[in-house]
Amino acid sequence: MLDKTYRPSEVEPTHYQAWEGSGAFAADPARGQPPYTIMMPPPNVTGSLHMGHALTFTLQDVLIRFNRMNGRDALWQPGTDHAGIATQMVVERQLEAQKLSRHDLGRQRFIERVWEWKAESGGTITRQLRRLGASPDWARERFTMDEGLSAAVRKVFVDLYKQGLIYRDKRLVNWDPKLHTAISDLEVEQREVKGHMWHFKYPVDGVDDTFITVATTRPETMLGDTAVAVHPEDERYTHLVGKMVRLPIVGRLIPIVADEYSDPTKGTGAVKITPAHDFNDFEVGKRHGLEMINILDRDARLNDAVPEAYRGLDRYDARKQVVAEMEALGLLDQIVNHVHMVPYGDRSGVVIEPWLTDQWFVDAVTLAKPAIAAVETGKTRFVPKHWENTYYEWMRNIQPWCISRQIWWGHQVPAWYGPDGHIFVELTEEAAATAAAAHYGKAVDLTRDQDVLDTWFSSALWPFSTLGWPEQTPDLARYYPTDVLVTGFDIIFFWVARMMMMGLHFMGDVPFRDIYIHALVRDEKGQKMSKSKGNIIDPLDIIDKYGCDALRFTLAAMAAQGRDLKLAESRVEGHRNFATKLWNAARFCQMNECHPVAGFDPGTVTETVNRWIAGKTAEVADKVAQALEGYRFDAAAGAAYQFVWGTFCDWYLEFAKPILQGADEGAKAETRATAAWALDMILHVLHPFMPFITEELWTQTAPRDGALMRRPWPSLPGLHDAAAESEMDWVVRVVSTIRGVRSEMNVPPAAQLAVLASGLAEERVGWATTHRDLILRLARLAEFDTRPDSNKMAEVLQDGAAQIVIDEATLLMPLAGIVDLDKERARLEKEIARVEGEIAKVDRKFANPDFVAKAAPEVVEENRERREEWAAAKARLTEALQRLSGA
RNA sequence: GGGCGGUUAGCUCAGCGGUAGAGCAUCUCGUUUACACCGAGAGGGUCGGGGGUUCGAACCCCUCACCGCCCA
Repeated sequence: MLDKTYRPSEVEPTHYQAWEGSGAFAADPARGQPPYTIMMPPPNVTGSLHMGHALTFTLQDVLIRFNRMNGRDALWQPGTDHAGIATQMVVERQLEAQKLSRHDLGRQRFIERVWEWKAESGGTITRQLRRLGASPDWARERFTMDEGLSAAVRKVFVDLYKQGLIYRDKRLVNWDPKLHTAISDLEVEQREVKGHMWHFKYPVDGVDDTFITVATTRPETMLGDTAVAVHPEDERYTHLVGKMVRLPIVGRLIPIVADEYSDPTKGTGAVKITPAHDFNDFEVGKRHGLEMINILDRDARLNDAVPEAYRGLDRYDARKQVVAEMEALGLLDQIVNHVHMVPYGDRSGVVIEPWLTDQWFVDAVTLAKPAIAAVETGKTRFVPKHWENTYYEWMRNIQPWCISRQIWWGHQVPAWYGPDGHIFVELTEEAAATAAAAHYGKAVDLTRDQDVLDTWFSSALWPFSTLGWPEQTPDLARYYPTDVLVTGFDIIFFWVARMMMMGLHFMGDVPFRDIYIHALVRDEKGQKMSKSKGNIIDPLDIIDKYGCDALRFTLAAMAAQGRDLKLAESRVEGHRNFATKLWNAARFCQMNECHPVAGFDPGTVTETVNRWIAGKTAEVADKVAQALEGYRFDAAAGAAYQFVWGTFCDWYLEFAKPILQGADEGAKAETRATAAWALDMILHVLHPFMPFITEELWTQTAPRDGALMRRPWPSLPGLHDAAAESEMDWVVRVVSTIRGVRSEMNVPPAAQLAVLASGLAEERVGWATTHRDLILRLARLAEFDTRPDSNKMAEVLQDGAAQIVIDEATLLMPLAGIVDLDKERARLEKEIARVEGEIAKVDRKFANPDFVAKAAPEVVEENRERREEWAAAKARLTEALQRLSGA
């Protein structure tokens, strides 16, 4: 016998271990089913499970489990990425605690330390994923620093280099002065900061008492100015263009140039140009052939290119000193408060400097073209579709991708330098040596490039590197392209776009057919969860408290397309209650000996209730499947919830009670078998969302051949039964209406009334007879007389009764001693008013001649029928009211 | 400044051209042997404002307002 309540924590680990241990998660190409593949976005190896993970992995697991049941060879490829900067920072912090830096260890020893860290702590997130019930093919787990994946990285780098799509260049990059590395545009966060705009007067050379005033938010950069720019059509300055300015403090002569970058409507219309420290100025500098003076070192301290008094100063100290000196010189015009955007490193949190260095770049412009076309032509489809705009926007304005990082943990760039700096890019050191020997005509010493590659460079290869590429493996042929990528919009740029570029370039096909973009999980007030706000809901706490299935079901039910999830704990609680409800329904079945019958065919049942539930069960299985195929997780979960609670528990099991407790052994046996079958089907349908409780009930309710998770998805054609449906709908309507009136008239729940039904259509007299027991039970009646004689009716009416109109019939509910005549009159009047409102609504349509002329005939017909029904109801209610007044 | 999304019951959200819905919360009633993590019932909405298209608009179009996100 099942326990009284479901206790998730006692069964979750057991089932998970059984599934994993039995190989139930593994893809199985040998079974010959069509593949269904999802590449798990590899979480950071430093990561731990947060609510965003819980959402994305729940949705992926729902899809994987559903498709696995639905006859596909499901491959969910798991793994983690090496998170270059983040991981290096973690290990450096550990070293710091021992008063060591990575430089004390040296590169090789440090990398060994990182691997040691990974062995100890790198499995956190994958352990947590197991608690979520995720069912990826763990045996295939990959790590971006694995040998195989590293080989893929080297191959891609070398090929792209030889194709001219990777190159080394001296350009301005985003320099992180704390981490001492370049980072990509995407790793820079623009933050709004309250700062100042300083207006400096630069004296025009050779013209006494003439100044040109420039405004800057970064005074210290003036030490690297090499021009002043004005707009070519700005008449205030045309006479000055071509003249020189004597740069204060420095004393350098710099030109005034005309360039459209300068906006005449902003500030003074003249801007200082510091090509080595500003992305826009860099472009201006290139257009005018300006000198690029780098004034900062790797720590963002001023270097030897500035006057001696400034050398070695931190950038902010230098700022103060520049402002003070300009003021002393009388060249500080004004200071204006100013709100502007300042770039911060997303990992280090310090202000990023545009800095001129040699770095490796990917020609993203070229690689983006086929990736744009693939979405335009529908080879890859965004769901919801509007996300393709975000993708296009970025792809069409894409910049060269800086892929080199000045850190140690990552894939070291496979480039070697000869004695004269000549670059040899090869798969191995030996190949580079060979190439160098051929180039120089003799063996030479080579030094390897010290940089490593951006982590996203390796993640971009994930859809094919994990399948064995560059080897042409059978897995690669079978599982690429994958079916769907499920991810959040925040990494469309970081990852999705780059996988598209790399997949198309190296595999000649898109990496995935669909890209399902889900929303963000927020707290119940709609705020982003963050440590600093302290509003984080930890999915593991929720799992402990309510069970994994409740969390999963909640996330799926709330995953409506295009809207963020505001997660309130009460929602999880509600779905925990749903799990308990299911549990108790199963318990009821068990107590009533509803055991699955071998070879049971729901198409052969004869009892109306059983034909009805068989049809409804088939319907919900289809509904859920269809919703999932359209990525409508909310609709799928909603349909299942509604069916299980609102149909199976609330009505079918109640309908079954009189039969199960009755004397008709044939009906009883059939109902037991049907109930057990319907419950089994429910377990199937719910399994992708609630894998644990369904598996537990599957094992506890009958001896089974194998795990529920490997069962086929229910395909139940031909069970829909319209006749049974209208019959049971009528019963529901009768019961609900009587209950409503009882409650409204304050009839004590214990009172068993004898209801008289007059005017019933012949067919419905039959229905009432068939379902007599359950109408009596559910409406709490002593009698439901379908052929009352008129004397009795008059008598009942005389003693006081409520009159209830249901379709063509009027029910008399005797309320002698209970009924309050005024109250019953008021009830009927209210009912009449409601019906009149409905009639008026339909009449308004018919009052418009165009409605009949132009609306679809079936709509007109439907309205006509509706009007007739309401009118008939009104007539019966009016009669009832007259009877009451006559009494 | 550009783009995208949102605005429906007290709260969280479905519905996206033809009779306004769910869950939670609220109120009333309930010791009916599956379930109080429950059951029965009830109240609660001029679907952000304005305009248009249409026989018909919560739904399509335009516009405005406010909120959120992304990119400059």
